[in-house]
Amino acid sequence: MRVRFAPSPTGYLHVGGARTALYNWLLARKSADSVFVLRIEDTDLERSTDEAIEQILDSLRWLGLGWDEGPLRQTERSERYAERLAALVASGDAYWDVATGDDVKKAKEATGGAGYRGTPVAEGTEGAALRLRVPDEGETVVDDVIKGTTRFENRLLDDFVIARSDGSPLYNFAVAVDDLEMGITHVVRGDDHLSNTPRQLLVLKALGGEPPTYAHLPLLHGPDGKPLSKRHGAVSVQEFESSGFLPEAVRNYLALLGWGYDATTTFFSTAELVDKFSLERVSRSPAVFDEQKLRWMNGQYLREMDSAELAERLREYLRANDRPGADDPRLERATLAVREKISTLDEFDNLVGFAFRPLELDEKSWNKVMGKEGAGQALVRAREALAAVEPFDEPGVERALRAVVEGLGTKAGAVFQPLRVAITGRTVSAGVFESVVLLGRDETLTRIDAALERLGAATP
RNA sequence: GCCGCCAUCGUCUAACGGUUAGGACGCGGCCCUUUCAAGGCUGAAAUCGGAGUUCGAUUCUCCGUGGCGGCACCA
Repeated sequence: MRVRFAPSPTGYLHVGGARTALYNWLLARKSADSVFVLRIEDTDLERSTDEAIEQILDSLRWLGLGWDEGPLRQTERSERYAERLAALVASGDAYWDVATGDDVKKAKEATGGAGYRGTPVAEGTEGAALRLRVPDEGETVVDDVIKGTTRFENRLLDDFVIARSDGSPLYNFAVAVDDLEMGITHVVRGDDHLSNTPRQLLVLKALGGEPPTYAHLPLLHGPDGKPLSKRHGAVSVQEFESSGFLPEAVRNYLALLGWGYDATTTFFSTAELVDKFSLERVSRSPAVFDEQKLRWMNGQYLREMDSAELAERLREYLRANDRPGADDPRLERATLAVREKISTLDEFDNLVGFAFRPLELDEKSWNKVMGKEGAGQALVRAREALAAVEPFDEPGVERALRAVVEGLGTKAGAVFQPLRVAITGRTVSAGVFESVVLLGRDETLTRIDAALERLGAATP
């Protein structure tokens, strides 16, 4: 089995493309002798820069979807196309024609929608493009694993252009040639190509090649029901990465967008996906990308992970995104403090970032908590307790602080919230005991003192 | 305009022609609770419409409606 994935070199792999890549990859990984081929559709020279291609490759690598062959660029194969083009002219399957798009449109209007048939002119005629001769009778049948059989009447199909006046090949011709010459057996791609397929089939037939197995995936839509696209809400793989999603969670989520194994299974390891995935079970209708569900699933993966490994992932993530804490010896402790709370690696910083950088006081949080009756006294007592507690670990700190609460006869929050704001600067953070221990005794006392000072100045 | 694809809770999906139409996210309620989460229990929520086939239709057929795609010397 030879499976190919053919991204456009836009420098941007979005969710839809990522899912298509994943399905291709899963299919290719099912048997040991299968080959996953990467073919770049870069006939459009404007955007197919090396940099744009490299970004696509990076996204595939991050997703863990390695390829066996390629990336092959269309632009590198011009002599192959020229040869095939010449063969089609020689056999009479293609001919030069001077008609423009407008001419074709007019001709179709005149015939009531029948396919355009051109008039051959000599090669080299000014403005002549090469068209494929489509049979007048019969039909071109697309057999699709997902969509079933679709029939296209040949008489309604235009003799379409396969090469420009300058001899450069067009997409529908180039893919067909590549699929044939690369021995591709499975083409899994977006639904939007279904109407192109008869054209590729016609080229293949003229070339004397056997068609591959086709599978056309329904497109992914946004929350508004419109197809996802670069300019319309599509999240890129790079954004998944920088937002702190795990590739394995993204793979699991993407696999489920348009495919289901049974009535209840939601979590699939990648090995299970490879084993259980099949094109036959892919849904025929479009799916809507739901980031909330991805977040939920990512959180599940995070919590499932061994804490040493999670710490390692966090370290890499913090480094890559210039967040403090990556090289701090307290990283593992901080990981333990957040692992039940975060759903993306990105959220680590919100909950424990305070321990790795100077205090940043959020005024709103301060006003909300420190204005309350007894906040100052609670802080004074907490300070005394924390200055004396031994050992300075979570159980010890908890005992000491709960004793303060009891001594004051208040609710736990009346002590914990002022303390939280004093040491983290905000009302939202990891648990207070964990936060205190993470900060360390000295820094905790220093920050409480600073808060008390500020409080004193505010309340004469 | 022509050709084509698609249609189950808000969303992702499950259901050899026979199920109280199942699960998950999200949402509501309750519990837990030092904030935020997480977790536990629990509730509401769907077969686009109309014909036909059949003892019986979410499932098969046709029509309609709606959504989407293609109809480039783009990919």
